[in-house]
Amino acid sequence: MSRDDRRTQLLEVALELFGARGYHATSIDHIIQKASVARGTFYLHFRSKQEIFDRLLDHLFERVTASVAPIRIGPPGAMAAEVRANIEALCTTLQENLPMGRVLLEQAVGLNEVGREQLRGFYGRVLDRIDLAVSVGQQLGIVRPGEPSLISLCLLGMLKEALYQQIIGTRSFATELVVTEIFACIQRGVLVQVAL
Amino acid sequence: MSRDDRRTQLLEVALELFGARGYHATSIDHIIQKASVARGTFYLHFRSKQEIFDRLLDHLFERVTASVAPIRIGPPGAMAAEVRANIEALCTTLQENLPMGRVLLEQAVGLNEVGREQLRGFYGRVLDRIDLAVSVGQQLGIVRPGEPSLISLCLLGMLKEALYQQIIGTRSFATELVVTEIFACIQRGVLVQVAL
Amino acid sequence: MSRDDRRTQLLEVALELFGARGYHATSIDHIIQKASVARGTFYLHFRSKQEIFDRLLDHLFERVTASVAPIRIGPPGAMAAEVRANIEALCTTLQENLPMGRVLLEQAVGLNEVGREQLRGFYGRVLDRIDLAVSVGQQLGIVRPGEPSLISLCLLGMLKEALYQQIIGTRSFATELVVTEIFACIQRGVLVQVAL
Amino acid sequence: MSRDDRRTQLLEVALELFGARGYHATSIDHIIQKASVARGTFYLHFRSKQEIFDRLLDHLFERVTASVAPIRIGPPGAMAAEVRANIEALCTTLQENLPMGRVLLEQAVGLNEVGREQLRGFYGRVLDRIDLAVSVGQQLGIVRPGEPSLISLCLLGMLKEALYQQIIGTRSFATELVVTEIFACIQRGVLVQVAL
DNA sequence: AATGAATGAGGTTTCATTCAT
DNA sequence: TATGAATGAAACCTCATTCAT
Repeated sequence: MSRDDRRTQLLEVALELFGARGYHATSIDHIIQKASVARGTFYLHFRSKQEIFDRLLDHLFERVTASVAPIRIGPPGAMAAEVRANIEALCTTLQENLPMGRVLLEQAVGLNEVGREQLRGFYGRVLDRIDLAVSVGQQLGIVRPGEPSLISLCLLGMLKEALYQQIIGTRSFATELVVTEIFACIQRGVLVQVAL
Repeated sequence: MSRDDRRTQLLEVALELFGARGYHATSIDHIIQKASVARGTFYLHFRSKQEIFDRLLDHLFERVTASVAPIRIGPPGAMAAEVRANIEALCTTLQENLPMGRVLLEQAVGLNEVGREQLRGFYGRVLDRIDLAVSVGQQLGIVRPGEPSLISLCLLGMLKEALYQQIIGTRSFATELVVTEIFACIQRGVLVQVAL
Repeated sequence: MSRDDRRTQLLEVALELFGARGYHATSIDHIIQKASVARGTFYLHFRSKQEIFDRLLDHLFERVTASVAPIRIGPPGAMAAEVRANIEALCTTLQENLPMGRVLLEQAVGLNEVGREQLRGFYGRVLDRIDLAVSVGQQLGIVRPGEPSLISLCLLGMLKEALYQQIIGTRSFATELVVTEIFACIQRGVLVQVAL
Repeated sequence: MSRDDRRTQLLEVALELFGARGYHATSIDHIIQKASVARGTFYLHFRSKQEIFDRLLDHLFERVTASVAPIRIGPPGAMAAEVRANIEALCTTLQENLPMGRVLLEQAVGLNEVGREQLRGFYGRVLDRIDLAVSVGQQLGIVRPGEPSLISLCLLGMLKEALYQQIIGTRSFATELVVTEIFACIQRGVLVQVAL
């Protein structure tokens, strides 16, 4: 087995285990047994348990990032459709790969040693990207006025929460419905438009 | 020291430590040293590390729950104001007590053994409550139509994300501003109201 | 068993094992098995294997230092006798406690991580002390002229080598004879006094 | 690269590493990386880590042995000069090749598994040789009476200690001075010649 | 109600050596 | 002659929990 194949195999095994049992409850022993390799082989590819988790996050971040496309400037309707498409892509990606969702939305949170910096960095970049989209949207008159960073936060929050609750099993809905409702919140908010 | 005082002291110490270092990185040793108590004493009050974390979550959940008031039926403007007041209360509560925020929004996530059931239960109740408010709001014509559970999710998500990002330090804003923007998202969403 | 007793017991066991098998060939496992304690108990008293070795050296250094008495100023004959007494004391101490000799003269040498600094410090102090004695001796006209540090080195060297060779078993002599010969070298050197 | 060249290269690399880091702290990995050789290649030339150290000691022993010349019988002054020349040669050899000094005087000591037998053998041979010289010297009336083995020990001890302390850095002197003082100790001992 | 010495399962990591290519 | 992925025994250390005092 080539070096790269083995490394990939270990990452896959780790994803499944971290997703199913969590970071701390997964031991190197679990990983190597599931991968049917010797203890030393693991350390041939990763310096530590922390490192394989790090590299796994890198990998998952890339996949998530790749699943969304930048919004291209065009008529408002088309742009809204692209936003909606991105939401749908994210939901689909994470729901089709449950371990990935669990690791990103559950396991990577609350890890002081490993994930904190990574997550901060990841969300920092994600938010920057949404920020930019929001700002541009405001200039184009598509997005309502307001502090772009906080609007981004709200967008991200709705999405993450919907996915998270599905993952931990509190609520469960068809992806189509989830996307529709999130998009409705984005378009119209929650309250009926009355004069307050 | 009375039994209750000691117990309370241990819970306080645990809150600080779990908030600062996280669940796994906090050991019984840390707790008893910070509380200046012998090892055995800890186990007179809590059966295990898991249990003190459980009891701590119970406690924090109560405090959070207590900080929000049920929306009373009345004129739309008044109800919206009450919603806003609740959002503000939550933001203030969690930001004034950082360890509490960290434990609830960061440390309690990702704990398969301990927290998952608890969290599921907590969010289940929270969402039920919001659900109900949303449904009632829809009947009163205050909340726009749509699946109440998913609307609740979006509301919860915006709030949690705003608090979470503040806690992990990605973004930082004045509470007032955060509340205003979240409320704006609730009222009007993100996009400008144009015919799509 | 009291804390101190246990600690002392562990140090004694460690001395025997380090003396018999050497530092690297002795594992924590050996120590705890010989002491009939659990793994955790060891770490209750010493942070690491390195530390118990460190503390052991401290201890042995003290015992060695205690076995020699400072030379008191007096008539040359009396002072020479005191020198001889010190040599005898050292030989006796180390030969009666073979593990101690082995640890100090064999195991502590060649340990980069642990013993290097300790040994340097120990021999530094020993040499300083001999240096002083030599210098004073020179002023009193008892010791022949010459660089005191190097004379000290020669004295120390003769002693250490004699003990070391006995320990590794190359040569074996009665203590009395060893002391006599070393003292003879100190008094008269090796060559017959002829004009060169 | 020819078999012999590779072998020599590995021995050279090993000398540097063992000298700098010590036997245990040097891993096969260090050696092969420094030699830019694959893991398997190492084992084509040496059966084990122990063996390369063994062969290295053989090699160094030879070089040290080669640096001293047997004392030829002649007038006392000439013989003393030859003794002095040997001391100087040894000091020079070991000080010009620090790794060699470290391995022989530091790393080879305290190794139960590998070096003890080797060292015992080496010092046995060295002492036998000095023994002989001392005995002959006594018959010729050049060396003072006394147990030859112990006199040899003292001679060896002075020399080793002087070199060892230089190596571990406790003391540092010019070679010339070291040789002079050691020789002075050999000629006249340490104490002034008074009737005791 | 309090103490703190003792436990030992469980985890991570290292590294000399092998062997198929 | 050379390679380097794979091995796995063996070492170190941690920490939640127990229990006699």
